[in-house]
Amino acid sequence: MPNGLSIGVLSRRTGCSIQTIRHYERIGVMPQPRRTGGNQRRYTVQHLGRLNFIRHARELGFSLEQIRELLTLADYPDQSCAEIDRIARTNLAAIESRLRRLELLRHELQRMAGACRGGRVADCRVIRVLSMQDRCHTEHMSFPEAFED
Amino acid sequence: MPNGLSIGVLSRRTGCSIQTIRHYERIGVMPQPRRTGGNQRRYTVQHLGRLNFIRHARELGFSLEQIRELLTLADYPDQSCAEIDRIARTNLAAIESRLRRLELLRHELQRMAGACRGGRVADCRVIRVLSMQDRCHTEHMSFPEAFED
DNA sequence: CTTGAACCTACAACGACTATAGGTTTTATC
DNA sequence: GATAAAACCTATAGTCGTTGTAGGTTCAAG
Repeated sequence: MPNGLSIGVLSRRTGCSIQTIRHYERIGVMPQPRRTGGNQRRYTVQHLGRLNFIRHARELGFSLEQIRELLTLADYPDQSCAEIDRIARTNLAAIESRLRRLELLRHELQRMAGACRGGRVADCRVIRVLSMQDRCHTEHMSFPEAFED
Repeated sequence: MPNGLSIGVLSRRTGCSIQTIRHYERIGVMPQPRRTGGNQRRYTVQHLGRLNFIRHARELGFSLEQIRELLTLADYPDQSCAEIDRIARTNLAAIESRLRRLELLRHELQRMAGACRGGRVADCRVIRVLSMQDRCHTEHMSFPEAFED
């Protein structure tokens, strides 16, 4: 490709949808590529690398705001990477908290799903569990930010 | 409360924010309560029960659309609860898939965060991992719907 | 009867996309 | 070189489940 990569090729190479790529450009995490005479985007391998970075970071649970930070930090290779480490650790902590919560949810759902065996709705354990008025059976996992992500 | 529960009381009793309660009413998962002469909402214990049901279901990972289904089904107590069981099982499967993915993410992040120890950005393991051009290190967990939730 | 907390509506914003409408450009084939 | 289809363009709205704001009204205590 002597003229650069089209947005469709970039999409296929990275697994990001075309809309998402344009979205990243609009919000400024992807730099604007050059354009053909007919206004179509043509990317370089640098763009490909950047988009892969963003995609990996997204898959690892980083927010676009954090990715913006990481990209800024990555542009100054002689600085200390303590800040980068901090961002990574913040994510790790968030993911560990999500994991713990999901394990509790799984436990509840396993109990629920296992107990409902073709009876009538009136006897349905799923409905009963969900109908509990108090907050105690989920108290041990009553996290105001449940599923905030 | 002979006159019923105010929205603030309902909020404190369920852990749902006031805006969220009004939101649920707007989208039709919570029934409209009666109003005082001055147009303020006054709830009954039935409302409290319903909101607790919704809150529990949300915490267990059900979407509001699924909750709408569950509430409809729960209104017909003589039906078979097979459908309810199906919804619960669908959720369990989704949560188990999320759990597996998160465990892989944690592993990557642990490796990343553990390897970055106050060096320079140029040597930072976090940046290096995220900069990888190929897709192989996340291939084993390349789920198009990662973090769709 | 006054004060202040709690309430009301309507609407905009969030994050990270996804989808649509309606038009233009590129590329492959004849 | 003409044509057709695939790929591209912009702009805007919608998704989900909230959260936040502005600007006003009502309730309950002292």
